[in-house]
Amino acid sequence: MNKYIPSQIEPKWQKKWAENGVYLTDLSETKNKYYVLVELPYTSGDLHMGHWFTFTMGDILARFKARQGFNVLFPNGFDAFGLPAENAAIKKGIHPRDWTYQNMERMRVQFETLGASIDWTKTMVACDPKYYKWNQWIFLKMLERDLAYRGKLMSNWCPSCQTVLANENVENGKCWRCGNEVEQKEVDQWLFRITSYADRLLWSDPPQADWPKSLREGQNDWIGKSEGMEIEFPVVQDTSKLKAYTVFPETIFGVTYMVLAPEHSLVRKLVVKDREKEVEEYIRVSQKKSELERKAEGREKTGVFTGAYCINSVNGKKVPIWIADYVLADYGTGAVMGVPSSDHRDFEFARKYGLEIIRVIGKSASDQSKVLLMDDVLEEGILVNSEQFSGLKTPEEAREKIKDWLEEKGWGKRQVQYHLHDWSISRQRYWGTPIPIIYCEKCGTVPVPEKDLPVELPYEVDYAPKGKPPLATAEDWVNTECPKCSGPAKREVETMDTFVDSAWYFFRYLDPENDAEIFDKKIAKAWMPLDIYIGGPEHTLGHALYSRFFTMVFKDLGLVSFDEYAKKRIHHGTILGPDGSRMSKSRGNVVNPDMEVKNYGADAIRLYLMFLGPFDIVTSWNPDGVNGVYHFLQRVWGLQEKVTTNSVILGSEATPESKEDSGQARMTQIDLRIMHKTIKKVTEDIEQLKFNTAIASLMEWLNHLSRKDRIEVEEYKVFLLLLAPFAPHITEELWENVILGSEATPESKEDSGQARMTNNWSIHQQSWPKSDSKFLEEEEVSVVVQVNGKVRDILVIQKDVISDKEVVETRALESKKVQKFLEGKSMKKTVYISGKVINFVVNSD
RNA sequence: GCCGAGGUGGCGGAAUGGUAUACGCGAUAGUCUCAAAAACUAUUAGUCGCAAGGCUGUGAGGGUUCGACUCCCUCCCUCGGCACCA
Repeated sequence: MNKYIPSQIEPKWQKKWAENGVYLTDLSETKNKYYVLVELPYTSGDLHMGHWFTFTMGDILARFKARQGFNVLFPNGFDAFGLPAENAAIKKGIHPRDWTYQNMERMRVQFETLGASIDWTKTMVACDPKYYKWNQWIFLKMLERDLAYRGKLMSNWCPSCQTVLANENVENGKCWRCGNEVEQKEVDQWLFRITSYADRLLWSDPPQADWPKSLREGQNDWIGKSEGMEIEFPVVQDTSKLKAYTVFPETIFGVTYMVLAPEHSLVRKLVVKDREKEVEEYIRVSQKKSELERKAEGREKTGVFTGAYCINSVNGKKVPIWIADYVLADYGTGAVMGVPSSDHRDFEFARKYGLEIIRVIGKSASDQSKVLLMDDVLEEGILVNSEQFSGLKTPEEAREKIKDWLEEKGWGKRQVQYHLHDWSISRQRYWGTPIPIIYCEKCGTVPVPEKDLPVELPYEVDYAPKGKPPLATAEDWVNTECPKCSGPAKREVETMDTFVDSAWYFFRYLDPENDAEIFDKKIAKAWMPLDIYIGGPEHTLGHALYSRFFTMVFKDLGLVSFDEYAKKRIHHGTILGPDGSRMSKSRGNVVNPDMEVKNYGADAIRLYLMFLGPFDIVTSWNPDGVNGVYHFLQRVWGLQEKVTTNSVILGSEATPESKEDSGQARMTQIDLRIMHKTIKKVTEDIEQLKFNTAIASLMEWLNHLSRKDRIEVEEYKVFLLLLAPFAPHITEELWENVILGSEATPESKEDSGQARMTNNWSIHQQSWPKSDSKFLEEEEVSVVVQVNGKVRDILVIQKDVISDKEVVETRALESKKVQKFLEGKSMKKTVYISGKVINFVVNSD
């Protein structure tokens, strides 16, 4: 027997699998389909442990389901657009496309090293015009339906570079490139109207698909639906009206001031002359504040009085109008009614600036106590000082009544608000999908006609120009013809957010070469939704929301018939460095999978990652841990010496019949029970994604097999089949050497090489073993004997009397260990749970 | 602050109302060896005891139950996400 040397067998099988198309999926075969998806990797350069972890999970599921007779699709592609490629270009002078494709090539090889059963004929690469053409097509469809529009949005703006910066390019409030202070500025952007889908995107209870709770609740909070009221406050000095949004209209009698966001459109109109200077200064300072700075300040409230007043219609009260940056311009109306007695922020503000505080919610109907401390602020209770509404419980009774009344009087109207904003897709960068828009002096903004797609990204550009996006430097590309009037026109120089690429890629895997449509509807109907989608929790509010939005848009476009594209999504864990912190080059704690493969082989790495713990585990890489599973694989390898083949042992005595069941004939009841128990356990565990305990049960079986002198082919065969999804290479090698070897006659063995190749020769083409419950039953069962809940003895009881309480009780009372604890006590009762435990309850004194 | 997930041996973890610590790592002792490595065998929650055996023990405290890692309440801590959302 040869030694187990992974480096000698793994590449050999990887090549054979590829050459023989073992993992190709026939998409026209739609019966029993199973579509496994792992979030596509970004083309960062190398596969890291996280990729190994998640793709091994996907691979195990793909292999397992295929063995069970499902027609499995397990594709992969590359998220190839994005900032890092452009940063590499700026810092290292390598073109983003070259950088990306080099990385991709390396990663393709690494995926092969991992032994993943990926079907690479169904793939996509985000930076390939063949793919991003359809991003552009989607953009045009969105435009047609008014789901894409040009709007303004606050952004990080570097006045020196004259450009918008991503949050990650703002370092301590300064531009990463030039070090200048970053400002907040309103910038024109292309936006997707995801807010139109806010209600549809909300998760219901029970959920419409089996997605993680944390994701569902996170998305719902993010969408932030609130049903409140917009209330009008006439301004004293002129005829204008302030509109404030509130979800607590029942506190309307407690309004003592109004606050506007600094950016509110009426600010400059309202402010009285002698306060202009102060107000201007406040606005200037608050606009300079970046989000980071505002956070750093904590919640210290600041504001300034405008000198203007408005009227609270419900009681005719004249209230002052203030400006404060704790009010957000882009939520609600940008104006808030100040009710310091029932809102903690309003209370803080009112206390700081000495504004009036009137209690409107009390602990009882007669509660007239002063609101002096934060703890005195009440959001719920009994309304007081609220005229005809005093005495009503809020929110239960008062809220809807006041809403009705305000609407009746015409002072307010019901309004639904969302925290969710429209999705800004404009990026002033090179390495992304060009937005298919042409600006014509005569015709204005003109969409690129569908027949002219894709608008291809030009190769020659300056990636780091000052004051304009990189694409603007490709003048030959920018200057074009207007599709409408053929006059001179310029192309849009912004590119799309890369989240657009990943919002629908799983549809394209199904039909990657289609040049006529985004994907074939029939194939999509048969293969979608995904059966399982493995991804990271960090995508809860980004990718995982955008992809749901796109799917809903696709449904409205008639491309698909469902809202949710994945029946099940799971959040995988994270493999930390050996020091327990996130792996990163700067910390120097990166475990390189290539090196580990060199030392232990891919099978051991896969097995180790899966054995670490549950799929969502966040834990560190233990360099010694791999030894354990490597050792396990070596023992599996070594076991082949003990395998006795039927032909050798049975010799001439073997009749056809006896040969058939001879494998089992020499397996004892215990052997059979362990085998079938393990089949059951591994099968159930993989189904529940409990890969760690599946492996543990294989280890237990291995321990049993190791104690035996002889192992039957049947046992070894089943063992290899169960291990195959986890460790595809070693099992394939042993399958060929031991199993196929034992089944072949001397003659057929000679020329079998070719013949076997064409017809289910691989272990990864065999059926999954089935567990037979008749082997699982045991004749004896151990029953725990407890006295007052403490274990005192363990009885072995024959199966046929196990349900007879009296028999078990008698046996238990015979036990000296038990008697010792019953002596001198009086029996209160006896509890017997059949086959498990008998508990004597006695007086404890 | 809010939302979500957690807290079990020296370590990764197992057990979701019924023998707590499966499986693995590490450690200790032994076998083999000139020796080491590897491999194999045994032990390995704490504590008292020569032993038999006892007691304690799943973040802390309380509760429900014949019986709680598991269910309920209060609190502490860790991780992830979000946050001046009116």
